[in-house]
This record gives sequence, C-alpha cells and structure tokens, in this order.
Amino acid sequence: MKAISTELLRQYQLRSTPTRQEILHLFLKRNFALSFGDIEKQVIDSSDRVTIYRTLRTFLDKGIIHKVLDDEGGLKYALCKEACSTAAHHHEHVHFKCTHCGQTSCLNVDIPVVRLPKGYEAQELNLLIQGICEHCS
Amino acid sequence: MKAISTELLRQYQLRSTPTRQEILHLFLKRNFALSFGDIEKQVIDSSDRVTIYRTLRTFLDKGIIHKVLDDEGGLKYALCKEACSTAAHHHEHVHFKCTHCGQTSCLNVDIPVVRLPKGYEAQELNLLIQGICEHCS
DNA sequence: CTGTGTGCAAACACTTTGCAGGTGT
DNA sequence: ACACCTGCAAAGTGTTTGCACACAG
Repeated sequence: MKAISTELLRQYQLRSTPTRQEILHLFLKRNFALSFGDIEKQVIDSSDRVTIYRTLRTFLDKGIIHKVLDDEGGLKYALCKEACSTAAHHHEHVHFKCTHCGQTSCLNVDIPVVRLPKGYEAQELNLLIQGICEHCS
Repeated sequence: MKAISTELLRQYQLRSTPTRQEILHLFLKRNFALSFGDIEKQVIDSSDRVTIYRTLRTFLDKGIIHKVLDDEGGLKYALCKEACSTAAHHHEHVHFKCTHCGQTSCLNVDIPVVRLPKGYEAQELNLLIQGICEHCS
C-alpha cells in the first residue's frame, strides 16, 4: 500500500513526505469521502493541522483528490479514480450520502439527461443523492 | 410590493419589522438566489450583520426561504415558491448556476430518475447544473 | 545544496451567543 | 404590558498567512 502512495506522489511530481504518505494512505484505505475532521483525527499526532490544510490543497491542485459536498454544504474529499479522469474530467459523478451511517461515496451510475428550458446550456452537472446505502439497508 | 411582504410575514406569524421587510423585499425583487453577502450589501446601512443572520435563520425555520448550494459549497438563499411546498417538501428541485453571470436559480424541470445499484435506496435528491443561462447565451 | 514542506503563532473571515435596551402587537 | 427583535461586544469556529527551520531530491 505504501508503495502505491509513493508511486502516486511521484506520478504527480510531489515530494514524498510522511504527512502526504499518511493522508494518501487514508484515502486508499477507505473508499468513501473524508472530511477534514476525519483526516485530522487520524494524523493529528504526527502532523500539524495547518499541514493537513496545505496538503489537501496541494492534492486538489494536482487533481489527486476532489471535493465532495453534502446537502448541508459540508465539505469532504475523495480520491479521483479512473472514472474521474475519463469523464469530461472530474466533478461529473454522482455522490451518495447515507443518512444512516453518514458515509459519502461516489456512485458509478450513468449521469441522467436533463431537459433544460430554452436558452440554457449545461456544462457541468452535480448530483447528490441521499438515502440508505447497501451496508445499512 | 411592500404589501406582499407584509402579508407574507403575517402569514408566517412573524412580526413586521423594517429588517424583515427589507430582506423579504430583496427576495421578491430578484428571482434568483442571494448569498449572505448580496443581502448584506443591500441592508448593511439599516441593519446589523447579526440581525441579518438571525432573520435568515428565522426565515429558514419558518420555511419562507431555503438554502441553495453551489458546486464550491457557497451558500445562498432563495424564496420558497409554490413548487417548493408541493413537491415532497423542499430541496427537491434542480438548481442552475450560470458560470457567466454567477446567478443561481431554481429550475422548473422534472427530476431525473436514477437507477441505483442494488441495496441503495434514495430518499432525497439534489441536482446542481452549471452552464450558461438564458440571459447570457 | 536548493527549493519545497512543515510547525508554530498570529491573523483573518465567518457565524453564534449574551445581554441590555427598543419595538410591534 | 409583554414578548419578541435588534444592536453591540465578545466568544467561537474554521481557514489562511508569515516566518524560521527541517528535509527530500
């Protein structure tokens, strides 16, 4: 696993540091979106809060992770997987938030086609579905 | 117009005060979502910032307005219209944000049906579309 | 060795809370 | 008259910035 994160960092031309390894590791371990708080809890002993902010921003800039928003505006982060890069480039996925366990993840479903009123032209589409996930049902 | 906001306030059993009138007025005048900043700019001379926060919260609680989120997590507010109350009760609409003029509004389109993977059950759906609006195209 | 990353402290922006006084009904 | 609103000040919370040192390449 460590090999994967090391490889990822090199791939994106980022220096390999403990904090980056740890955070990347976290994302690889879980396959759902993590909030700043989630991440902080796991690495606060080894890294400063500020470093986490900076690391996340760096990852965002490089396109390693992307933002995920829930209905209340709560911000989370998730790894960009193959799906991200292939589609019209990130943000074109459907997110699902379980109201029971609170986990948010990317769903691999087709993006629905929406008929817009005259004069409107869609460029990007964000869909958030809330409900019960496969684990909690 | 003032008559409308006065009527609205009475309807929701809220006292009619200058700040509430003014803010309600703003929402009635524009038919797109307003951010806290948008509202602040218009009423900061006559009302305190704190009062605006409290007024918005009151309106939210009473269901006069609802939150609208953009892709960056930016928070805006919009009047609840007929559509809001009829549908499975608020949040069940499609929001459109124009990348050109920045205005966000509720679109009156059908909510698409999404086929979820096995085990998932949808309860609520939020759709944000970004692109060019009828005015900017 | 050189430039980037990190930790710490402080600044900053945004939102909430407490309280005294003012206002709508 | 009474409950509810408002303004001001202060406390919270979350995020960013400046700077000196540490470390990866």
